Amino acid sequence: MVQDIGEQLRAQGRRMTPQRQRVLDAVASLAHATPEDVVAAVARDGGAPLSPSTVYRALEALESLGAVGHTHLDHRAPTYHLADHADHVHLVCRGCGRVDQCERATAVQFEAAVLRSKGFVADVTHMAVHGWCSDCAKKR
Amino acid sequence: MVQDIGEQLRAQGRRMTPQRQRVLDAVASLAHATPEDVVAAVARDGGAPLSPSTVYRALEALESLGAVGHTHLDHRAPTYHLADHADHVHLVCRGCGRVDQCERATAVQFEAAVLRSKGFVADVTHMAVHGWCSDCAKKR
DNA sequence: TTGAATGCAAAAAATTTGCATATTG
DNA sequence: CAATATGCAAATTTTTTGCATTCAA
Repeated sequence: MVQDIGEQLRAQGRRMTPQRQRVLDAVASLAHATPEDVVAAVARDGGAPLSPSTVYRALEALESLGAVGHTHLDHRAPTYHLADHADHVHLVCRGCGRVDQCERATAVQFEAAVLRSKGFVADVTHMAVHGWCSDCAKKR
Repeated sequence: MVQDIGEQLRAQGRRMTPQRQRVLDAVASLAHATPEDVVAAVARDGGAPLSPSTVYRALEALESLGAVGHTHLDHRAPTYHLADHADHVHLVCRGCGRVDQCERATAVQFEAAVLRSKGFVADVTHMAVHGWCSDCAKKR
């Protein structure tokens, strides 16, 4: 998977570079990382720091390949993850800020209902669901 | 409803001002407005333009009262609406960008499932669901 | 070799903040 | 009159862009 991304890039006349590999590795190890997180992570991986623009462009390139995807946990920061780590819905607590997740399967009925009533093919994983986790819900 | 917001503000030692009223009116008439939209709308309502910071602060004040709420349709812009216009889920098309909506009721099973499995009290109206509208889905 | 990718610095875009002044209650 | 709200300008924060240089293929 991760190793043939270089070939996919080359197949499109694009290139695999050490920078892109480091960005990909950072996304893989962080699971949910903002561009800023990735910049910080690669700065810690032993190599020279990457400029933010390189990280933004690398994420864009990797996303256009389908190697990574992003989810919006809140308004201020897309978080990137490997494409194969995308099959869940994020639950962001308004109280404590914790991010939990649930199986995408939990939402299949909703997806089906939206498809039936609106013809809309929903991707419930792209933006997080906000609300109150069980602990915070109790306190209210 | 809208008219006793002044009293609610005063009850908290805060104030109702012409600026806040104009912001509230703009939110009411636009239905889904970004702060930028509100700035533009009040500039057209006959009065003097409001400075962006006044609009941001007015929206914050009105939201803290529960008079307005906001939804994230995409990553770059919260959209404000009257609190009583909040009961639907937004569906944003990745193809054409159109924003549709469906009844919150469509998601009750999902909300129930998340509550059951995670104890999480979900507010499905806060962030939009992305996907493909029927027209764009056909084209793929 | 040659065009895509990088790095830097400057530009944008979107909020936020400090502070003097104006206004509400 | 006292404290809150406004307006402006400057500061932040986050992301994008131009361009000369480097490097993958």
